[in-house]
Amino acid sequence: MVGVGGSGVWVGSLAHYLGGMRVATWNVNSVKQRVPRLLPWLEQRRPDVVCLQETKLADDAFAELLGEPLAGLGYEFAAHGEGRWNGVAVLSRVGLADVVAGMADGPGFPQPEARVVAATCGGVRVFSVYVPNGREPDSDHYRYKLEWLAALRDVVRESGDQVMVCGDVNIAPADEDVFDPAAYVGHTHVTGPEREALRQLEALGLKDVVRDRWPGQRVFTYWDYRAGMFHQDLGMRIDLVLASAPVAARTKAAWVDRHARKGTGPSDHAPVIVDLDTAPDGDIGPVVPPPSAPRKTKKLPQAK
DNA sequence: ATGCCTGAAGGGTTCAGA
Repeated sequence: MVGVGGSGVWVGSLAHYLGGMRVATWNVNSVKQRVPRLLPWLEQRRPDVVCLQETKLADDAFAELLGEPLAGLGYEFAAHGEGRWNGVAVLSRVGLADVVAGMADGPGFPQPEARVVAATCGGVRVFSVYVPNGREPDSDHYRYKLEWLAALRDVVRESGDQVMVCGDVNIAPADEDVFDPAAYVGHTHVTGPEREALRQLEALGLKDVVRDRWPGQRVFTYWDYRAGMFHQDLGMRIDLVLASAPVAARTKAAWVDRHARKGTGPSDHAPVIVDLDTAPDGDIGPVVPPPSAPRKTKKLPQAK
């Protein structure tokens, strides 16, 4: 479902918007529980596009809960949820076109689940993804995870050259992306087939913009709620922003918003934030005014 | 304890998460 916030004057006209924009992804672990954290965070960080995962809310309930506050902040949204588990969404204030929920040929468990929604925002085809957990290596759910990733790759392959795949991929791309590789031996998120499936997705030409920005650094996006894992920085990097080369080349900043993991009632994941510069001259499409421009034209008093 | 927290559904507990 698609909701319309703000005046909506940019809808459609921003299909080729290539100005600077801030894109974020956040597994909120229940958007209903996270409202007291999400709304202030939107006001503080002011992302132009937000990919949410684990909304755990049906679409009508999402609209009921967030429709008004999001409109007040200038966001349109596309929510794809199922009530109890899973659920993804895209929020945008730089246009929200050609929304597609789910994957037509994607696998289910056994039925299709709400794990991906795509929309074109500011000239970029944005995918908000929540990759299946996998539960145990070689389990049915693990095989479902690998099949789901292959289906995602097939969809992304057909999505043009301005692409971002953002979300909780439930895979630590390399050993440096977990606090203790030895602790994960025999567990999901680090196995060879999972990492290979992720590599196959990236082989379409997608760049892991946070790792590229912070090579060799300790960067995590998820910390277990238990045993003070966050405060000891014992986490994993499983929430990624993957961008096609023309988009990745515009990266001005890429970081994990650890502040959002602190304090009262946080998600167990932190948001990932990526700032894109204006597209270089000569790139596709007309460049229209940035989203910070007034949304409504106010009639000024005319001198007589 | 091997799920140490957190959330959802639904019911007085169980499943899921990574």
